Amino acid sequence: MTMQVVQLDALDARIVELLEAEPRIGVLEMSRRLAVARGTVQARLDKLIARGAIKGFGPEVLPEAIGFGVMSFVTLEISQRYGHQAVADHLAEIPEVLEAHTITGSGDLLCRIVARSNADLQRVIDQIVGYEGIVRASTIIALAELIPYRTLPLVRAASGA
Amino acid sequence: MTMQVVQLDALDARIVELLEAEPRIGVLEMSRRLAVARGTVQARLDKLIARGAIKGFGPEVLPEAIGFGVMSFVTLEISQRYGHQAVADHLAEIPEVLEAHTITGSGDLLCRIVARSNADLQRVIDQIVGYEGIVRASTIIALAELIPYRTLPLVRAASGA
DNA sequence: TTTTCGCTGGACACTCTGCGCAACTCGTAC
DNA sequence: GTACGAGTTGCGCAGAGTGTCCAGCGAAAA
Repeated sequence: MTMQVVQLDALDARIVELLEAEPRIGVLEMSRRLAVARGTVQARLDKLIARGAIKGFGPEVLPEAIGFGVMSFVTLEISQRYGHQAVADHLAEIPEVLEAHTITGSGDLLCRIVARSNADLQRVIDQIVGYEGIVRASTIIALAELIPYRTLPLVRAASGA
Repeated sequence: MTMQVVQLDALDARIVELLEAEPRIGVLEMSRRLAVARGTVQARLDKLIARGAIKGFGPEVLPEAIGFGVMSFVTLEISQRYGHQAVADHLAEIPEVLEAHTITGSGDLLCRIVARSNADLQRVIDQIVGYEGIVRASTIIALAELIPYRTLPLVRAASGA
């Protein structure tokens, strides 16, 4: 079930760009900056959201700012007898697990985990491997964030800019 | 330089939760739902943003919705003669590199990369390893997203809920 | 040529925001 | 006990933005 792909043009990209830079900006101000009619910006934005290119405008919570200063990537190997879904359900109950993917290669799952400290990370990992469906965990700690998560360059590239 | 930690309470968590669920909701409506004064919600929100717990309300772009359906994690090993920063600068110029971290363990860098297809991923990786500061790359392709990126459970946990 | 589609510019009523204010409650320091 | 500061409340105001119409217009498709 491949997701429908939205082809963006330059205006779409500039809208996203503006919103990324100044999220509280509002449709009217955007239309002024981009020198197009308000209705146009509104229509484009509605289209982007309707097609799923933009998911929403939720608050971006920074884990390190609320006490979770340690970030790590953990590769999990799971027992064949347990399905991926069962393990996912287990992981979903642990708040420190921010995301999880099934992957190719030596491991089975890759997940992003935060913790309050290195010692706290041990606690979280113990909680993860405490589940019998998980055979072993391999932990990689992120030391520094060289490139914080971003999508702007991608949007520009996709719009042909 | 440890970031200042913000201690959240239950009201903070409920505000974040509401915003996450309905981003376009507005302060007034939030105050109604939470049965507190508008000024209170406004003050809390300002505080959360000022202290850095919430970064902003930028649009969340879904790479797969704009044509980048392949997601991967690439571990890079870099030459000692080149600094991390030089490599980061190189990576930053590639739009498909969504984030990058320095890490512990066998590799030096871990980055998240998207591409339009598996063949396209090859192109991106070639572009990455084309830089002489990078010795080798090890690619892991994400097959399925078991847990999409989330921070809500973390916020609840941090607020003592 | 005619139709369709997207953009424009304008209008309307409605709602929200930013801001300030006086009053109240609470924990703490004196 | 009393005073203080911080946080919350409820209120009001002016300004601005939003959602939603509409008619006109040009370009591209039929």
